[in-house]
Amino acid sequence: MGCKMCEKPKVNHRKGLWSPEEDQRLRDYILAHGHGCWSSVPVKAGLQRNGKSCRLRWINYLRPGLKRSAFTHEEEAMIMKLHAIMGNKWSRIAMHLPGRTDNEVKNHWNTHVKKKAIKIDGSASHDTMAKSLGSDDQSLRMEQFLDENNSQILLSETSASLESFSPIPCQSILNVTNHAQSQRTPQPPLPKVLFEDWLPMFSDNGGVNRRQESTSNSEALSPQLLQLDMISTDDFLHGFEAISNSGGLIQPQYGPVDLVSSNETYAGFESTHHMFVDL
DNA sequence: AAGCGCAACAACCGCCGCTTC
DNA sequence: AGAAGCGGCGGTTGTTGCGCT
Repeated sequence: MGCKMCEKPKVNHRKGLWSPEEDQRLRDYILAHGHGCWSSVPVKAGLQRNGKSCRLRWINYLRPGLKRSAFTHEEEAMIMKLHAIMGNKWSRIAMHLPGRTDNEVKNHWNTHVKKKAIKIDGSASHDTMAKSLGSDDQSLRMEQFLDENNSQILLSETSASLESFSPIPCQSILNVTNHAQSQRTPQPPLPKVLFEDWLPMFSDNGGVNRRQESTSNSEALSPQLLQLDMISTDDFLHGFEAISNSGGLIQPQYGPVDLVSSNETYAGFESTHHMFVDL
């Protein structure tokens, strides 16, 4: 069953493009309270949308940390390579591209990269690879292998431009609180919106969503590329203005995390674990 | 200036697996 | 054990903007 919080009257849900006011409402609400149960979000935020729509809007557009800039050549190359291995597993591909969403990657693929991929090597991308790999299981293993090796293979094969960014093991970059470990011992729940959702970008066990975690440990994507060096400070901070704008305070239930200054915020991320607040 | 076609992006839909009761 | 609800994913459709005629 769903959560009890989700009991709601039947609403005629609005569809179509989001207005700035709706964005603001959703952003304000989630920054203040976290999303919790998505289906209750629109009710509580005073939106005539369904929960899915809110979730999608947040994930694809409003969530802090998203890059809104054009895809770089490096990112395109990465997409092509990963697509050759994984196929249309957009969410997994997106995990390797900090600040990018699956929808963004998917759209970009369909409009830009697909053509290039076809041009470059005909069907050498997914179709051929998929056949040679034989099964999802094998491609999964390949993916794991790549992850375990920090995708060095991918990168070494890629164009010279790619050589400019070498994936640094995330531990060395981030000294992140080991979320996987912390999950083993009872911990206060993370403020979902600000932190848990970002874990794919920062956490040690990479972009493992709950489903993946629950299905198979072997699926766990170990330290993702986490090429934070690819993210300019500006990109990285994109969206944090929202936090600043909304007063910069996470509501009491999540502890007094002052995010007023984006510099502080970023500094906070550099030392990361400040974000995981024990109450 | 208007109409058309195309590309790019945003959002919806349907399905699936998981969790909870 | 089974039903119901949720979150997440991938495919598809809708909308918008821009360039060309």
